[in-house]
Amino acid sequence: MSDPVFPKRAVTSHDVARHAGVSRAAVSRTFTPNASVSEETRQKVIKAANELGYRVNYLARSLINKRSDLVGVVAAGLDNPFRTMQIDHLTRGLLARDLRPILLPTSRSEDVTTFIRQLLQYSVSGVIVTSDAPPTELCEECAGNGIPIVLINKGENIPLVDRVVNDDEVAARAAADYFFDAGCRRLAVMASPHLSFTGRTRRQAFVARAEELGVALEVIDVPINDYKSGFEQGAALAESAAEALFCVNDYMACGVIDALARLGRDRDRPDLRIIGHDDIPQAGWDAYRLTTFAQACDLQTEAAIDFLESRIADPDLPARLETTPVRLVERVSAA
Amino acid sequence: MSDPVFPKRAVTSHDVARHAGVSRAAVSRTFTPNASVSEETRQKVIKAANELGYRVNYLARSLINKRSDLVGVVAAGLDNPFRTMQIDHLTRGLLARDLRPILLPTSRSEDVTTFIRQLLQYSVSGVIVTSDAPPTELCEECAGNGIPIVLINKGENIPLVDRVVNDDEVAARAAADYFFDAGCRRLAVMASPHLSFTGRTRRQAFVARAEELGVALEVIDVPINDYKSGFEQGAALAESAAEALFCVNDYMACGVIDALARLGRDRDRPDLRIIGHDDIPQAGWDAYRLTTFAQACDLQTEAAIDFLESRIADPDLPARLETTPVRLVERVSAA
DNA sequence: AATATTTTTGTACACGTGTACATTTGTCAT
DNA sequence: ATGACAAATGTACACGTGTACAAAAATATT
Repeated sequence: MSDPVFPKRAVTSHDVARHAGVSRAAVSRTFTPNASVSEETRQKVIKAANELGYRVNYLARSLINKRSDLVGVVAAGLDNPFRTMQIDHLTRGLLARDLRPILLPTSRSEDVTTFIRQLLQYSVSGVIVTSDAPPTELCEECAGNGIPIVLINKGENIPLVDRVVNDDEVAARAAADYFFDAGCRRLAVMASPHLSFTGRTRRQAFVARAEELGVALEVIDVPINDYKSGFEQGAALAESAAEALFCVNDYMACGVIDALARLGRDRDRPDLRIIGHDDIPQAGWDAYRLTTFAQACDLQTEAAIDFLESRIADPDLPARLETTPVRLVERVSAA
Repeated sequence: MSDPVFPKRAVTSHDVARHAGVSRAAVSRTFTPNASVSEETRQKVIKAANELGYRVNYLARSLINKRSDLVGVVAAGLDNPFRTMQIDHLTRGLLARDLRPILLPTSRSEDVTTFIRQLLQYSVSGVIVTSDAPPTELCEECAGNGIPIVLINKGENIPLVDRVVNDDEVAARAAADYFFDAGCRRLAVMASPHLSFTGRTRRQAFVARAEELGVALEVIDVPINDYKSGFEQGAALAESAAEALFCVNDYMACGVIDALARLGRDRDRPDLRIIGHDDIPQAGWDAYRLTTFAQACDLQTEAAIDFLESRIADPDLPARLETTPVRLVERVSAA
């Protein structure tokens, strides 16, 4: 009660200006890249700023610049470990470029619309979507407000919207070829016919390649490409004549492997060859040792952010598409 | 080129006011809870707002209110699946209360300081930390700026900083008792002596309880509580005389189980009883079927956000501590 | 030395909003 | 009808910053 509690007012550029004996504009210019300040005053300002503990108020700055350095990251459920890898890469990449990720996990599809609308109110510098693609109309709304959207691993081709997609076709065809070269003539593929764009693409490409190769093919539908589905359908698969299985993601493949092991199959010497996709951490765990295709998360992130930044500079750019390569990681599940 | 491109200026409250034939203040009041507007004008404003596609500019609002509804979520590496669960709960919980999470994954410890400093510049409504606890001095800096900090599963007791911690002691002691009741008299515990506060707490509590019970105890140090460490140390453990092992987290326990399986142990009928902690999704996967303690992520989230909101209302509240209960999930690894 | 040119500085306005204050309108008891 | 009071509205300022413009200072050119 003895010490007078000053109102905890944040220190502003005005305070710094007065303390340094310069105009407020000089302070602003000191903290604005490419602004015209003499080295002398810059030093005076920096000194004063440090003494007072001044830091630029991003909100006020953003209000002027019409853009905060916030970037919305809209992602579907984090239960699939691959999503986690993606988000880890994305957020780190954004932060490395002085952008701050607002994470928006979505369950229902309508969430996406609601969330993106809210992001607009923050004048976000961009939005990266890895869950259900937002409706076209919404993308146009963003474009209208000059806010770049990048879709990762989505199908829709929308005028002002850039996309980064994994090379699913190459992966799926390579999987079929891998099995064929190993002598397999009865293949199987497991995937949900709905949902995930990448899942459908991989499935279709695998089916197409199998037909080209003229081999027998069994298509196993699942409601969702997750562990549970893999585990449930994996058991049924034991009675099948298939010699090799392509799972459209590792998450599901782990379920299949567990189901087969439960039926007495040897994890070390699989009699059903399995290839997955994504190279999630668990694929490398000893219980699975899953042969799989790794996505180039780092390249995807880089491309996505490049798209954002270039479109900030020129919002009317035509829609661009970057396809990132896959890399086969051979372990024992397909040997 | 024919259609005149208007400057893409966002529609402001001023536009709405003019279009509705009211003052700008009326518009502001319409979108501000608990403000005094007649139902008649409110309807007029809402109608005009919809027609023009008006949305409140959060940045400008935050500039006045001195707080955005952004909340920093500082988290360590996402490789441990439990972290993912936490973040999933936290972000969803925040969004449900109309707060937006800025996700800040940290590797090095100095990151934490840098990131939180940057958050201050956004006038965040609060910060939730689940990685390395930020230095005391930094917390005071936040408190000085009136920004609440909540630490989840951290040890430090800092004046104006609230904490939510899992009941690690109860869990660890229960694990020891569980083994004892099953007839085990030679126990082991695996944990990093440094790093994670929760890991150290669980380790210490388990050691203490084992001594109380008067049983033999082997303490296995690892550099990090991760899968790799578990896998490496798990092999050495096969030669030990221990009948039961408490791993301070599931992530590491999965590694141990895989190591033992690699040595020929049966996953279905383990000769070494194992209990983990966290109940990550993989603990339920058929390869592991790990008996473990589930943390109450939902309660932790709820408590953390409650702490934030109450401290926003009164920043000078004394530091509070909420301990959340654990729940034993019995599977086969400890049978 | 005088002039032209560049660089630096300060002033003043703008960004879009919330709200204190004074004013007007409406309500109700007298 | 009048006054007392509550509710609604409008005006004007504040939040903290970037930058156009003009003025001043420094530098280069003749």
